[in-house]
Amino acid sequence: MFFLKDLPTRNMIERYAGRHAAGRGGDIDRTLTLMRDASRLIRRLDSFFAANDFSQLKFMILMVIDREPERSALTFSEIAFRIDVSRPVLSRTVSALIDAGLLSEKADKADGRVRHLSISPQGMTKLESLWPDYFELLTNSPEAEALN
Amino acid sequence: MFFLKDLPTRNMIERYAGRHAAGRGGDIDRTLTLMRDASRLIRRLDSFFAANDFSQLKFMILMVIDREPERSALTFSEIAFRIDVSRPVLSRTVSALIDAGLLSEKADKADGRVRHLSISPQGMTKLESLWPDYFELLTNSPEAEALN
DNA sequence: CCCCTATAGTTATCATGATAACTAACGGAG
DNA sequence: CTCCGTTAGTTATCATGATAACTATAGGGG
Repeated sequence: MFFLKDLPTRNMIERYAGRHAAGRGGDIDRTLTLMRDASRLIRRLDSFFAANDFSQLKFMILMVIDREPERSALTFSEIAFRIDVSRPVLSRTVSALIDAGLLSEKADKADGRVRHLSISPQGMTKLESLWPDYFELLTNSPEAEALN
Repeated sequence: MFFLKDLPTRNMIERYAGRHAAGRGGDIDRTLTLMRDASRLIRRLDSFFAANDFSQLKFMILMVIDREPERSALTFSEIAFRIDVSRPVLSRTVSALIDAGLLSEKADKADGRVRHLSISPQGMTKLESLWPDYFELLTNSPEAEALN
């Protein structure tokens, strides 16, 4: 997301919002500020992942499999339930991770439709290589500080 | 942006972050929550604008011209300075607004490169038709409330 | 006047999100 | 066993963001 560099002023909000949001200028200003600052942090993270030939979605797919305490693999649908993204995008991205050798796939014995997906050793290495900078950005980047 | 439905737990954050962010689990959790909630509100707004055959960027372009107190037109570059979006995207979107009759364009008398852009009457009608629901979403939608 | 750098904006290409419509496999009702 | 609705996942297409490389105009120094 792009965003306005200078947010609408309180005056402007009151003028525009008029009767629709009378007296809520402060709320609106706060909401717009949060959206803008969050957008900037998201963009910063996107650019970090892109610089590492990765993406936030790829990272999250590995993370939701890795974080499952008792499981070494999740099905496509289980991943879809955990990440708020459309299935076609997930499908495309999972395929890319398999092609890149970061995920491995096994067919289900009982149900021919189901894909069981687990993290390959290379995938684990990739995930671990990204954690430190990811947390650094979430805690110490200017974008993260603006948001807090 | 998509996002995790269930954020990483504090425990998990501490486990992953390890020495890189020891003790900052609470900060990370707060940052992730803000990003997720802001993403959802942005998605809600995107879908509102899409349902009205518009987009957040188109809306903001009209808004930055409209909000300029002493001016009826801004140049392409002036708009670019006010909105945090890449120039090619702005160029494409301004052209679409002109094609749709919502912006009008005048050449500069002195500088052949410069485009002066003003809101057409139809553009003003469009802008005004969107304000009420826009503010409603920013103040009263579930997504806005989650963010605050 | 001509060249050179800077400024204004566009074109080409790609990345990553969405929805609609599809294929394939499953599993229960008759 | 076949039909039919459901579930799992994919394909096709589009929207909207980005960067790199481009064209065109301006304007100053020689």
